Amino acid sequence: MTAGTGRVPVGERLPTLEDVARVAGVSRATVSRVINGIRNVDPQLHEMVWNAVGQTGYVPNRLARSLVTRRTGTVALVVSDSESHDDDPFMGRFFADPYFGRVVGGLMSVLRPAGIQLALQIVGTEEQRTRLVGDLRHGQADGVIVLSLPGHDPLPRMLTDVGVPAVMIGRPADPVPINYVDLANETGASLAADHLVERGCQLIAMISGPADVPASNDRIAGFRRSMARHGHAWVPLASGNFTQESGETAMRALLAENPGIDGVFVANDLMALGALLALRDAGRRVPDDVAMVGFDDSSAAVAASPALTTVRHPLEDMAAESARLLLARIDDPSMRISSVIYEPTLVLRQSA
Amino acid sequence: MTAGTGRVPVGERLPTLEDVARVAGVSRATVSRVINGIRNVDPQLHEMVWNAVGQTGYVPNRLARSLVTRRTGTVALVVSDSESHDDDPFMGRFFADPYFGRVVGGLMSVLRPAGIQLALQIVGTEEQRTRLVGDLRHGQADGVIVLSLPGHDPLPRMLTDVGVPAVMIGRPADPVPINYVDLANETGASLAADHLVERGCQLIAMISGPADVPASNDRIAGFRRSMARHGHAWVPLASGNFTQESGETAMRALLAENPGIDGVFVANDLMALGALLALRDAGRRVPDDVAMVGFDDSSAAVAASPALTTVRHPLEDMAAESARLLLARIDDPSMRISSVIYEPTLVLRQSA
DNA sequence: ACGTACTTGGAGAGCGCTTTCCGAAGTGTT
DNA sequence: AACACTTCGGAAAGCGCTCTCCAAGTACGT
Repeated sequence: MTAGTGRVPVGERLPTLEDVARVAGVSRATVSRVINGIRNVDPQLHEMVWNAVGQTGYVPNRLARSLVTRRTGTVALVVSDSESHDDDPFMGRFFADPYFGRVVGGLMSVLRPAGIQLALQIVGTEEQRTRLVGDLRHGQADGVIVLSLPGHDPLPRMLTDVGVPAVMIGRPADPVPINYVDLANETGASLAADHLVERGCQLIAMISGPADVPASNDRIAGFRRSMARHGHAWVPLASGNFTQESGETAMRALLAENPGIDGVFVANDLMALGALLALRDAGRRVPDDVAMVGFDDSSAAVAASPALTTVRHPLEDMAAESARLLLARIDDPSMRISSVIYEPTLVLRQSA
Repeated sequence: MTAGTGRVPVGERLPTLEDVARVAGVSRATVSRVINGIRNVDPQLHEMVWNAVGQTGYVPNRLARSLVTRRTGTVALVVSDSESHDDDPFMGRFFADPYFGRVVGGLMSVLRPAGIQLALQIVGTEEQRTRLVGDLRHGQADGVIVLSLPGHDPLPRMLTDVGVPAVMIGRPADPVPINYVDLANETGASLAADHLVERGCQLIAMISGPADVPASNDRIAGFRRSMARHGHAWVPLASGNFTQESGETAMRALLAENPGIDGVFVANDLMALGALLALRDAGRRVPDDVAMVGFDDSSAAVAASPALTTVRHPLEDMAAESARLLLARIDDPSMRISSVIYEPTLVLRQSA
């Protein structure tokens, strides 16, 4: 007769605390205490309650619990993309890039043992951002990990303004009092510069990422500084957008302007792959004619031929650390804002 | 004075429905109606309510809402890994593989416009599985997308038993009445076989994935069948585990046993990358000496040199479709169980 | 014996929201 | 003008859980 509100066609009403209490012959409160392992419960009752739980097949309702405890056991991973919109193909590219997976893997390595789940959120429009912040204030998630994307994103600021525990992976483009984990990008670029110079390269160019990404700028700055220190006052530069194609294009442009190039630092491995293609097309052998150093030490670096000498970016470790930082922050909201900077290392392979 | 229950240090109490009602001078119920766009509300009141919402900065509390509506606006993506355990490095590899990202990207392309968020769950142990199912029955998520991993996973069965809307990506290893989206793996393998034969290859081998993955078995079966049809009764076979290294090893083994190999079908691009390396080491040119066809058309295929001729696996589309299927299922739980099989296509590049 | 201090379990008040149930007002019909 | 019928807004009952009170029970000191 009942029309059936029906999200579960089979499943009758699920047992509640109340049911368990009835079976065990105690009050709801007592069951709650037992379930949550609060002491001050007579061992005998304790056992009766657990028996009743077994009998009824009781599982606590997380939602109801969260409503009152203000804890959800969830952390949000927000990919904030202030520039593009809902159906921008950019997001597709983003997910296909190993970057995303490595971050998730690193986060999960910490979150999973802690029994915390990850909720993925992508925000593009202003409205989505406002809404996300609203939801977070309500404790939809206990905290948030923000993945920075190109552009000057207002989200970090919004988050700190309302006091939501947050940690960024990659420092914010604008100064914001937020926790973050980042890589010493300058150092990484220096490593590449030093190696290329030591190898004896005379005309060394760089293929950089987009100008509005802090990490990208840091790599450019670090590289230039180091090159200058080695007496190379000027470095031919072409920029791409971290995709393979853009790397190929950039390399061609570089080659056209400076045919004598014998060394190149590429700001990420994917672009390096493209650059490799362009070099091959131009008849240059790597590393014999042109030495190349990539950045990230992604799986692409090993896959490339020749295998890429590259700056290792310990992304998984960084993601894991950001998760730890967030968890600590959630436990102690008064914790002072901190940042952790990782030092990159150079991984030597065939390309340089 | 109040000790402060304190997850938000700054944020006072957030405005509730009650507050909005007070400001607007109506009852909670009316505000609720307006917010949820239920008709039968006087346009004038309607406006007053929205004004009050603006004034107070009210944002509905999703948790509280979900508790009563039994709808969360969340879909769980569960990566069920019945074989390995919490700290198994396997998961790290899994996330780093583009497979994961492509799936997420495809899912989000549908989920995001629908305003639904994705919660990532990894379950390994029996206990985690039970708990997940319990949470799902309580409506922690409106439905679940299951990513199948190696092994005979009990999860799909558990899910259908309790009537949770679920869709698998990749068909279940054991027959289970569950919705799924899959690829016609046999057809894909046939495509590869046909191409290699037409190209004039005489001794064609295969590098397969692990034996307990349905997709992997299908590829083997499809390849063998097609080869047999072309008169090749026997196909040298070596198996790997979908990683690049395993592909390299497998190729070496194959070469050692059958030095005359002039064609090889590799069950995924990553292994193909490894196989390429092994071939180069052995002094064989691709495609001149040995033609190679990969599988997936992942970014690795384009990155490889020579670029890989490969069977295109429309994973994003499949993931998107699975999301659509799930959403439909959630809206109409009585929907009959269905599966969607995608046809792969061969993408011609340099390697064959 | 009484008072004090501590332990233990129950009652009940919420958490913030939706939704059914009603009564009051508005509309049209004969 | 009286009736049935529809529209609209409010009161209130929960959703399932936690947790603060409070009362009763137990142990101890004087």
